[in-house]
Amino acid sequence: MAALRRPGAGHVPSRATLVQVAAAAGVSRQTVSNVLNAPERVAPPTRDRVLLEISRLGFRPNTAARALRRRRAAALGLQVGCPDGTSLGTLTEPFLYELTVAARASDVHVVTFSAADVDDPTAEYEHLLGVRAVDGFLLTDTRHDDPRPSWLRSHAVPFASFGRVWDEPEVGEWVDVDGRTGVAVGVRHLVAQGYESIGFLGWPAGSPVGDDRREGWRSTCAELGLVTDGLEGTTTQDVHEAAAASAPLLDRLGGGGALVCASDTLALGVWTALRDRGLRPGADVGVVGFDDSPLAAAFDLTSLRQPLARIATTMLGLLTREPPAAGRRTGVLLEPSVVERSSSQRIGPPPVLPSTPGSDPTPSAATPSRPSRPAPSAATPSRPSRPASSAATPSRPSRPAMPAADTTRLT
Amino acid sequence: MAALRRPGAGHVPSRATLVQVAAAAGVSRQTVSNVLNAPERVAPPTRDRVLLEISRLGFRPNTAARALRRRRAAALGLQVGCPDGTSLGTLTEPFLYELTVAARASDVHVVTFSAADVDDPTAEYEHLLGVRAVDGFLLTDTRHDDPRPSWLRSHAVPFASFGRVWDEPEVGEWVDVDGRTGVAVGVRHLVAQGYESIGFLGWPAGSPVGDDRREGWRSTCAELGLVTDGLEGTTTQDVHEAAAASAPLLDRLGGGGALVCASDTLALGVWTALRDRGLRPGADVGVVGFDDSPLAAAFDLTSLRQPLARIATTMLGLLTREPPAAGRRTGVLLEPSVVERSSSQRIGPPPVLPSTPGSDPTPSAATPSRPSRPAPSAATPSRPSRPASSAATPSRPSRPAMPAADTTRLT
DNA sequence: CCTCGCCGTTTGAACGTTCAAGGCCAGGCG
DNA sequence: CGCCTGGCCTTGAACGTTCAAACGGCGAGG
Repeated sequence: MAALRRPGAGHVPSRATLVQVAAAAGVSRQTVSNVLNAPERVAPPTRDRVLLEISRLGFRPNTAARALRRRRAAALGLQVGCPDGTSLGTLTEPFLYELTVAARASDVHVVTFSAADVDDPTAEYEHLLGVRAVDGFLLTDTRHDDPRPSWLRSHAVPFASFGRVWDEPEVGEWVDVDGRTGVAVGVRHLVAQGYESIGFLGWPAGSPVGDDRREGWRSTCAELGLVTDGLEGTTTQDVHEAAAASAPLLDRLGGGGALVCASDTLALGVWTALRDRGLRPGADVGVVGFDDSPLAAAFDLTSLRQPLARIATTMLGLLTREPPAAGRRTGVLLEPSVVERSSSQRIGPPPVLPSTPGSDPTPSAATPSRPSRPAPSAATPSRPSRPASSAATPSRPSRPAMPAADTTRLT
Repeated sequence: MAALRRPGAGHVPSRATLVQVAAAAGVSRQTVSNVLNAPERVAPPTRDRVLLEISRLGFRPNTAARALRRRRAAALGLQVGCPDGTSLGTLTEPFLYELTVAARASDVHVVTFSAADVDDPTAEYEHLLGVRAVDGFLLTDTRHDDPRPSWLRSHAVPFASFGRVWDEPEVGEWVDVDGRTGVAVGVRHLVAQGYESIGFLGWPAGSPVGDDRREGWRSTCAELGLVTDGLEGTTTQDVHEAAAASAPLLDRLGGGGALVCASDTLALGVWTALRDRGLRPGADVGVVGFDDSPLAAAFDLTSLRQPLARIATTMLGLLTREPPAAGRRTGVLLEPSVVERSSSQRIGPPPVLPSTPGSDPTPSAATPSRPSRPAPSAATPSRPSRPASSAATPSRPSRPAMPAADTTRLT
């Protein structure tokens, strides 16, 4: 294996070391170190002198030296999966972005890796720990009987999970979205928009995520006095299957009805089914997806947004703070919010209901799109399938990229 | 900023250091080091003895110590972008996977990061280099007037780019797909399937990627004696816009025609336009996309697959081998291959043409799905919107997840 | 017989930082 | 006056590896 080329010498910052800064400032190594790591221990005049030299010399602490001495890599591992084709409405890309932002704030690096050996899902975890390349892990896609959480726990390795650790949900450090509340929000949103009956398209019973979301629909309908009988459909995470499964529901709902779906992929299936019938999503039948994946935006589907930025910062918080002494903390549940798009806009004035606080007066489709991060202009766009020069690609007019408050429209 | 928690002591491997292994094997430090880094220098009996102790003690070289002494982090930076909603048919997720696989083989880690400051796109690059956390970078989404390649070059920082370095394509280390050849392959595929006239839906002139792909269509049609007049459409990277832009093309093509698109997103636009007209993609009008993104698989769209695995390994090869002494090498162009799905299957026996080598006898849709990596069973699936328990989610019957040779069906 | 060169191995030092301990000085208190 | 305390700073050592140079032994060549 050829050695990785080294960067050319001298051009990049960090030519100076602690010792050189110390000499320039007329203090010892350790004082410079303290200025960076424990400034309160250094007298202000000294501190200022050192800081001046640090910036003058362009000093940057060496990651490797620091990791060696501190016995801490300041890095977290994140497994990226082999995309198996079902990764359509997936959030991994935006979530990864939020993780890097949160990691930066915690002075931690994110190291991505993939499973080297299919039969031994923890092998690569062990490898990264063995060579001390990471201090812990960020988990996603936790499943029932997932071997990773128990393996990590038994080896006393810190981790935080996006998604409940299903086998022991009461223990461990996880963050997840409240699917039940999320769907409840979606149902109330649709009712507020004037849809008369609300159905649900989800996955077969038995999956904790799916059952949770379905329950949100059922209980909210019960609270609002809406019928649920015959308005529930079940399908797999596939656009075509979802379209087929939605047919009987659409027959029963008729115009003025709406469907909440367990995912954006399913909602897209409903969308295609509606188009095949010559019906307009929104105007004729309401559709609400779940996740607010890029898919939802592309098809103008109202969706329940996962608060990815908060999820990411919470996960890093779990890893950077000392764990509670005894009685380990349980996981954290965050609430999704509705992202309104045209698929939940009935034409004509919707009846004013108490559930929606002062809504946006934009006529056809109001889109509170991602409010959190810096402007998208410097973003890394889709790469190959994108005209390089048309930087100012005019967005579809119906989706003005306007900011909006990240309000969770709850109940 | 709270310190990152350290993993619990003693449970994870790598309890042993070089010195301990050396003592156990009765040799010196350096000999153990040589066994790992220059085995040919060590006498076979000694080598075996050392290797035995290494495995017996579970020794793993410490990444930080190695990086400090070697003055090389053995890590590469990869920027992940702020998803701006247009990242629909994007390849970043599968590409990232392939990168991690290739990086593992090169004993390099991939560190992901995002732009901290919108106005200074190279700031985070400088930071990572300054603290010596990476040795170089993997670039994607290179644009015209991209400040990164020139900045990196001027600082003598190694990098490899997925996508041409447009400002100086003759210089530098990039890997890209040959859009022109790719589209040519797509056109020939459609002709072989029996479609009589072939149109093209692309982006406005001026983008190098788009112009390249359009030229592939135009030149191939010329070679095959097909008309192109009036069969070319132009639109932005948006499903709805693409659907609208395809309308006049579909009018002119009629049944038995086909469209090659500059991206899967555009192909999806055509797909929706066809459905709105009550036409069947494939049976009535052929559609071929570009990229073979998850989108294409989900909608059963034939697409031109980017050879992501080869792209990734090539990029790492560019970074791990010593650069050529003088007259720097130019970039590397790789050829896409057709992934056949139902959107290019005419009903009825297609005329047997010489261009398609022995094709798959599967009736409705043959999908040589990702052949490269380990089976998808251990993959990290879509996370939130996926029933956790239905691990064996039955794939749509028309897309059996069967392996197939990665044959590039060229010409 | 001595020297040279080579092979396999060892030794000293260094990479750049932080831990742990210690030193110095001023001020407060007995 | 002497002792103790606390604030500020320095010193020695260590983290675990690899570089660079030196070492001893052995066979070949002069």
